[in-house]
Amino acid sequence: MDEAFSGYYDSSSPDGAASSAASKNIVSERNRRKKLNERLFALRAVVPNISKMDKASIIKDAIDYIQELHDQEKRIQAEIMELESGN
Amino acid sequence: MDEAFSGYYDSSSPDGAASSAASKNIVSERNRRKKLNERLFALRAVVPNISKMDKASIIKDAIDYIQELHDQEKRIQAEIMELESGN
DNA sequence: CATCACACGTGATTC
DNA sequence: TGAATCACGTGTGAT
Repeated sequence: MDEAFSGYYDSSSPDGAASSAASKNIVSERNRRKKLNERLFALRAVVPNISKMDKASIIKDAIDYIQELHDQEKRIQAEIMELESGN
Repeated sequence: MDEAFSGYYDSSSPDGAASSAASKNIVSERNRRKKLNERLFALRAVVPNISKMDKASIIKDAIDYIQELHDQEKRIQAEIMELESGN
């Protein structure tokens, strides 16, 4: 990385083809972002108590929620055990 | 919003104070991103079967997992009901 | 060679 | 006024 000097030229079709290689990337990138946002949105949908709308918080709430679920599952499992075996 | 014209000027001390308003933002942004990534990382940590490492997939897997947990909880709840009331 | 996924800096917007 | 959050286009490394 970081070549001292590189006499690069972009190449890309020398003649016409003004459509530039770049704008391809732009679109892809836009898509990636959209997808990511949708996912984030979906995540927000399955998590009950969202505190704030910002991305970081959404993920955080999701994490908390998962851990909560884990906890509950454990508790419930224990309860079953008791009911089953105990009597 | 969207004023036709706003003759705004960044101003910031006309004379010295070259410290540019911008570089403040750069740092903030860097932080935001870092935080977000850490969150994403943490999310990856609590979700068991990650298919791919890319951000979108991570979130997706998390969503799937949550739904799975929901399902299980329901099933287990039902089981308890049965054990309890049944007799 | 192209394609994907990423981090970056930047301008806009909002509180 | 300043801080925080976002979406964007771009350059880059990996596949």
